[in-house]
Amino acid sequence: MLDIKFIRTNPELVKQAVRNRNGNLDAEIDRLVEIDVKRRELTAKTESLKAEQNAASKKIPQIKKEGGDVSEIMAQMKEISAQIKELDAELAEYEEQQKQIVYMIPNVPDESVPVGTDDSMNKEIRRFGEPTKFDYEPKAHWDIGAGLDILDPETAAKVTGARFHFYKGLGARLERSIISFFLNTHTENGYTEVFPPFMVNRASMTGTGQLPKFEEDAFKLTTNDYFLIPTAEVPVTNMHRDEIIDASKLPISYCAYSACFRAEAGSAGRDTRGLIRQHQFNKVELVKFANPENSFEELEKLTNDAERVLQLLGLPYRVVCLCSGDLGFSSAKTYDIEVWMPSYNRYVEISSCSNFVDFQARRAAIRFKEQGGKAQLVHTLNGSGVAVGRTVAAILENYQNPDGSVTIPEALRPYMGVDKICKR
RNA sequence: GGAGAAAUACCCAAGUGGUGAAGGGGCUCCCCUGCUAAGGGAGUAGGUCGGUGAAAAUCGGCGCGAGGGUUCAAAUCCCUCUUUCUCCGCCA
Repeated sequence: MLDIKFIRTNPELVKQAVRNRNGNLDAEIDRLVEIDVKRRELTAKTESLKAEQNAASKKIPQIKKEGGDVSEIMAQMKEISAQIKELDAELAEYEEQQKQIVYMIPNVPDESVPVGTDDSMNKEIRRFGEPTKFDYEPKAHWDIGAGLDILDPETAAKVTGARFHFYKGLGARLERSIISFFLNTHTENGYTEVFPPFMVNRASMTGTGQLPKFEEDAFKLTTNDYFLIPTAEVPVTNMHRDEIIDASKLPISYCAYSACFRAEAGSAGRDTRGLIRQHQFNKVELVKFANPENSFEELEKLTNDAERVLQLLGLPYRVVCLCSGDLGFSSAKTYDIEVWMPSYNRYVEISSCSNFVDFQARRAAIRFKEQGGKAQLVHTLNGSGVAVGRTVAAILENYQNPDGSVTIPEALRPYMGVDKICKR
């Protein structure tokens, strides 16, 4: 969330930022500023009454000790106590209203983010490799997977439902190999591997910004107030919730494998075939906690670290800087890494690397402190390093052979133990 | 899932209704002392919200696991929840 002090001193800037994201919260922001004034008035009133009450609480035992009569002052205090109760209730209501509006306001895009309405206005930053060329008609990964008997959505549909997959044989092994390859690469590159819980509580979902606005996108347990994680970002970022980190420890870099669960509400009919859009998929996530001084440099590094695994796999990709209208709710700046997907005949998102600046840190109360200094909010960053299912899809399609087999990229052969997946 | 116990600061820990939340360890600074050890003194509740102020400051609210309640007044009494520990049950 944004700082209420920032909003009240820059309401027009915040309104414009929301408009640049194709939203409009002008009325809400005006109301927020009004509520904030009332809230502070009321706070001053109730606090001065409480100060009076505290003073009396010190006097009463003193008077009693001296044998004086306290019945009059107690009667007065009873009245003040009732007033405080009333004002506190009113104050709580304003605070609740304020919170509701503040939680609806997205992050302010960084100045370097291009203003634009949709993904057509994203800015391409760089490319690696060239789109793969075929001298025959290449197949889509779902057809390759079916042909090799390594991907089986039909059985998953019977066992569970739509948007789930069974991987079989070398397909399952490929998925597992990629996870290990990603984690090993990032670990060698200075990230600390963590294996998080796949369910989190409401406070964690709120801390990283999935709640309260996007509750319908998540799978919620009926037995607990727990949610299946949509990404490892949620448990890993919340590791340091309500903590003050020693400044010398920054930046903290984690990599984490997790299954990810998404309801995909509102995307019915899109990407219904193959591995691109599933309710459950695997992902290796990179998470950083950085000093605000250099968080944007850390974003560049994190993006490069995510790109590295695609380079080692020899998959063609490009990096785009998302425009304001395409930016995620909590993000100040995002680079998407898009891998070449022959069946789509275009680049498809395989990683999203974001700097949230202090937006998540404020919600989750993640701070750091220099020796003798004041506690300040950290900047949080994360990026996929990278999505595993989409990597399988990209490998199957980009490394396919005319006979229906798929060559295993060099980097994965030690994990796979074979250099090709052939029809059995 | 059942029964019991606990949660106070960086750590240990006292405090069962009333004026400033003891004490110790550690840490920081100072004194003393050939060095070290020992000793003496001071500081050590961070943080957060609000008021005044250009600022430095300064005043106040909150804070004893979390949230409610009782009371003029709650670390202390009551209720709900969370976590940890011990025992029992179940279990990969």
